[in-house]
Amino acid sequence: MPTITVENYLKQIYLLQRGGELAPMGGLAVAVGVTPGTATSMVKTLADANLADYEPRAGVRLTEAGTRLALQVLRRHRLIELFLVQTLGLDWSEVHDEAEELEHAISDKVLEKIDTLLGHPDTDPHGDPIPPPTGSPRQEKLTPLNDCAPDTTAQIARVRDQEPAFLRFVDKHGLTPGTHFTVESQNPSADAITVRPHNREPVTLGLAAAGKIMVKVVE
Amino acid sequence: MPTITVENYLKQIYLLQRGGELAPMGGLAVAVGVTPGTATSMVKTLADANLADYEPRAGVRLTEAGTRLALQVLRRHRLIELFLVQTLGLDWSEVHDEAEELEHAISDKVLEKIDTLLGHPDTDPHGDPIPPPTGSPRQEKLTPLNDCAPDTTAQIARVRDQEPAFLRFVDKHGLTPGTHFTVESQNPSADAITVRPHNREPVTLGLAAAGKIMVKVVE
DNA sequence: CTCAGGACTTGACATCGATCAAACATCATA
DNA sequence: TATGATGTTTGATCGATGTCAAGTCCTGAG
Repeated sequence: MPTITVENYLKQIYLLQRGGELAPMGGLAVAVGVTPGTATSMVKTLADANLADYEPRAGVRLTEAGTRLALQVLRRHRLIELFLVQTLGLDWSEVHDEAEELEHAISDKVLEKIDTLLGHPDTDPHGDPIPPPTGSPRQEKLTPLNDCAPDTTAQIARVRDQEPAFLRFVDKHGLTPGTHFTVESQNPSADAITVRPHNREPVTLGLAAAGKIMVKVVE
Repeated sequence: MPTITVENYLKQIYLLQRGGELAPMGGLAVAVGVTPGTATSMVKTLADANLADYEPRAGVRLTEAGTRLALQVLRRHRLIELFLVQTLGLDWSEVHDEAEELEHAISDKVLEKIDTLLGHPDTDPHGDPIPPPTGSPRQEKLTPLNDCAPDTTAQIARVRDQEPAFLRFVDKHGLTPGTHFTVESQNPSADAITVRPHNREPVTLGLAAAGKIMVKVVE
């Protein structure tokens, strides 16, 4: 059984690896909230335990075993988030931090009860895919909102930020996962995009913020 | 914020103090599962933090502050147990160990949501009182089942053992908290007592086992 | 009243996960 | 190509929690 610290490293490495092959050490240190030196020595420990491959001055990559553990942690995290929102009625802006703690304490037995209670969902409140008990989560091809041309109609799929303030903003303007909307205008010079969620007032947001929102374009 | 280890020590000292003034060091070491030396040094640490008063070779007693923390831990533990049974449908024989982990990970916010969801209950599935958010739990005067004379009619109030095997036995014979029953016979020489839960077959159990079941005598 | 054995304490030390400061490597660019 | 910004590694060290073994205290049997 990995320690809480190890679980956190594995999870963060997994998330940093998305896209790139190697997770950079610097990013990892920031992600787990430790100094670079700590990250280096911990990653060496992970490598000794065959959970990761470490390439000095290049980065770190999870092994098969490490990936499996990371996905289990992610599954716990995301199921807990959904549970907190759906069953206990917490606000989606605050569940991330709660889940961060609970994901290390919950047993498989309880987790599967929750999974059943929720009807085996496949995404959490932020639209992030919930990995299945074994194997990898399915990957959908999503488009960042800032890449959407005017008049595009699409559906919000995923909000990639856990900042409570941002999440509250998103919620307030109805841009939560599942919402359909149309792009009213897109202006790179102004660094802004305006979208109109169906049945809502239009919202304008900066392209940086829009980049954190992933959408599924409606054909 | 006390560490998980400290929370466990406080909780165990609180439970050991019940009845006696001082919790014995030996019992504490066994309860938290460490060697006596570890318990001694940890208790000194607690004393330094003003959470306990330590009397060498006599025992340890919680201070006001220590008691407050211990009750919070107990409240978390017992609410979680009830939640696991009522909401997630786990068996009461297995929730103790689960709660043992979760009690250190759950936030006040989530806990109060659970409390509300459960309708502010005042006992857990084992009949143990759930301490209120602040202050002490009410103490009811209960009688151990082995002290009940034949023909006594009473109600099971509390089962003071967390052993899954014992709890399953109790459950199987319908001796769960809330059940009314009548004592059919009591035989100290045979070290046995036979009780008949209403609407159930009679059960015979040893006096030691009966001593772990607390009942409220019906006037 | 004594003293042996069990209970408890002490002190030396191990391990884990973290820190910090300083040495070091890499790379883009002036 | 030299240089500085940036990122990485090393090594000393810390605090929390634990072990173990030796020493001390207390109690009850003789």
